[in-house]
Amino acid sequence: MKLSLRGEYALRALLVLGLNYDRPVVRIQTISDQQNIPKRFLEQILNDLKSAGVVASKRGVAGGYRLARPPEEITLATAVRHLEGALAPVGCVSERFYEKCSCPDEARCAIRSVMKEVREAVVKIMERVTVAELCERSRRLQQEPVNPFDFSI
Amino acid sequence: MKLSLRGEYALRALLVLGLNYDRPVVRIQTISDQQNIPKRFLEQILNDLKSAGVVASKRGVAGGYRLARPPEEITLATAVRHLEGALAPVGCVSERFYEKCSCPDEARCAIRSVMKEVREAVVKIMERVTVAELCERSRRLQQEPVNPFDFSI
DNA sequence: ACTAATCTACATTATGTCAATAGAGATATA
DNA sequence: TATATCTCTATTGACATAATGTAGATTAGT
Repeated sequence: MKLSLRGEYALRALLVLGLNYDRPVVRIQTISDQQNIPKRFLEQILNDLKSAGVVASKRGVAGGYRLARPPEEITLATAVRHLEGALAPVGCVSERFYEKCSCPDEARCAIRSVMKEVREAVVKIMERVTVAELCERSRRLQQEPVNPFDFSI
Repeated sequence: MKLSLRGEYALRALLVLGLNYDRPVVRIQTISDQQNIPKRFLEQILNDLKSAGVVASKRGVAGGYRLARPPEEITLATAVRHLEGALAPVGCVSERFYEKCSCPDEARCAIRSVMKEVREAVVKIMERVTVAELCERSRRLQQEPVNPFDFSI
């Protein structure tokens, strides 16, 4: 049920790009330093995000990456789906990455009906939260003191 | 964000054992046939579930597996956690399988706050749904005609 | 035009997990 | 005692993940 490091790095990179949306570009090195992400690995990930139309790049000396669209228009679901595929816990309940199940009767499968609920719950959050929202949360968290009992929801 | 086949097979096996809770045991071969699960692989999975205290086994000629506890007391969360580990999408929001993140400030991480929500949503479902509930759903789905537009939630 | 900083592209590797298979062994019923 | 079943350890092949290596292309500033 886990997101890969690849996916996590992507989200962290998008957050940095979102926070610097006013600048022309941000260097890979800068993101790598800020977020403790291996630079060469990050290159690949940003390249993926570029082919997904989420970020754009500028080459050369003053080069780097920026968001290809306004932060409000980029959802976490979009990014993760491009990098990892399905958000659904099993292929047989995925809308975009459907895979047939080996179970005897998919249409009447009780497990599938539960997994559909899980999928809906995850998608609901991931499609609602945009990079802009991520930036807002980040700014808010920077200002507030850290709750010693952590910030439970 | 996916459940492994291992986890999926486990849930399907638990459903069969739940539906046959009145019988002394169910043979591996029977579960394997009904659910199209490779028998030798299923052995391992059931053995895992046994060491988790979820199922019990009886050896010998009339041997097989049965639920170790009433179906009402076995949640999907329990089973999946024993087989796969965390339900959380990233280690830094997992309660039982916490792993430190490489991000600069975990306590003020915006991504983490979103992932906490995702975790809560998944856990809420997986901890509420028991094997008994799975059986009820299964019986209900067997009776109802299949909706040609599928059964969306 | 030169240079240095940057992105781009393709190849390679190390590691680990997943899914399954193999084979010998233990146990209990008839 | 025979046989059907579970038990246990080991091994395998395929695949994905997480990088690392090397060379090349582009651009800004000089």
